[in-house]
Amino acid sequence: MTPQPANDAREPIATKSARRSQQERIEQSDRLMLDAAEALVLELGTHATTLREVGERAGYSRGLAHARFGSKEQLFMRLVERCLDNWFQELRKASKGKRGLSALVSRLDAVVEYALNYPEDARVLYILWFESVGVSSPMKERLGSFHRAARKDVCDLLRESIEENELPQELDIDAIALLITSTSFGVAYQWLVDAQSIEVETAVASVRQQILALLRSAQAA
Amino acid sequence: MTPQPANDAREPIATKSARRSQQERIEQSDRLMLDAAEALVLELGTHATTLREVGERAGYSRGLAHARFGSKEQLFMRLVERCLDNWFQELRKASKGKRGLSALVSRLDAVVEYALNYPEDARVLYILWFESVGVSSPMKERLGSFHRAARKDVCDLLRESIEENELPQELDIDAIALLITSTSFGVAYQWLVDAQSIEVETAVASVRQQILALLRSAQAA
DNA sequence: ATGTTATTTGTTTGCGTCAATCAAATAACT
DNA sequence: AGTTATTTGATTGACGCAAACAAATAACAT
Repeated sequence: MTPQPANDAREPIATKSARRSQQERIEQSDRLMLDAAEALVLELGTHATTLREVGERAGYSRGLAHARFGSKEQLFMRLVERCLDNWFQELRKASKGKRGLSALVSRLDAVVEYALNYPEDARVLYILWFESVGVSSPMKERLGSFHRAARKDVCDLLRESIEENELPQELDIDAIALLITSTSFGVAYQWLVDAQSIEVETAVASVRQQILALLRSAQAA
Repeated sequence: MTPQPANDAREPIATKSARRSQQERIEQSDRLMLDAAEALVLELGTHATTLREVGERAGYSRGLAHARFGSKEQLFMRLVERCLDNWFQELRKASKGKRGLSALVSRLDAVVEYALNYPEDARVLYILWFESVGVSSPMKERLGSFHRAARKDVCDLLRESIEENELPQELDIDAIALLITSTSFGVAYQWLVDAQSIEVETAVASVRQQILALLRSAQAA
């Protein structure tokens, strides 16, 4: 697909150098526009972000963002997927080779790692998600499926922990999974709303501690 | 508040009956427009809700909503305050005459009561709040202050419980308050996103149970 | 009737969307 | 290879619609 004559050395901004293939052209404009969209959402939120500004800030015309993505909504969907790539990568890294309770704890830590390693991505992801709760749309669908998947993952880890006798049989798995996922998003929400009075790192740390205490107490019972 | 001359049998649309005072006129159009806005936000979200539709659905012209509220943002602020009136009322009712741990539990139950007694209000309130996390605005300010107040209230109740020896001294009050408020909002969020797979009543009930377990385990320690 | 205030209507500005067009890259042909 | 045809990326202009503001009209007050 890319019979490149090994000439161009990966320049960040529109190079006027040699001939680029169509694929390179599109990859570059895609990336630049998604970067611009990310910056704009951070600055202004989804409401005030316009396709015009996305295109122009990326160094193109006002019309390209629409021509490429089709609509504002679809642009945001693409942006969400790009942000999720890093999230899932972080998640895999954190739970690598772990099982049961240990994997569950790592999962909580991955949230912090993600927020620290990709702060803009994290913020943008949460903003895009929170700001789409009202509309019924592909974005909301995506969001719902993400949550269901997250709850299911946590359930599986809890079940695994029970099988390995790390936790007692009687545990209400679904309830605890809901508690854990809700709390993660609740903290993220308060962090977005009131960044000054919430410090993600310590907040998640203490939440983690509380949840562990809860599980340990179940263990003791 | 509405000394209506017992003439109109709860008409949904602006009655053209007898003479009303200016104050009554305003109160009626205010109420009708806020009702319309609430319905529209539920149907379409904040993005697709237009001031034009708010005015026209309330039985007025396209321009009245803007003339009255000044902007879409301010209309939504008014709507939030109206929804909050019912919330605070529910909260007072629930914690009436209670103290300490008992008041804390009632506070959690009030969330459910509110969602059951004023389902539209609850949904709209959460939608308006979630959908404003991205913009820096009066709405976000209001939201932040609400969260700070909620955390502070919970802290106070926890402190009260400790003073009355319902809970041990060593409890990390701030951490638990954050956990509790985060969880409430996290559940609300998942409920909005994926109403089918989350049932508020049972969800909050189980969360309540988990939190009580946590506090009890602290008690035991 | 006259003043005041609620409500409507006219107008401007800016965004999302689409169609038409230009320009660059790839494919086809000689 | 060199030239032409076709595809595809990118720009520009136009239309509909909503937010916002101002001026006009209708409803109420005294």
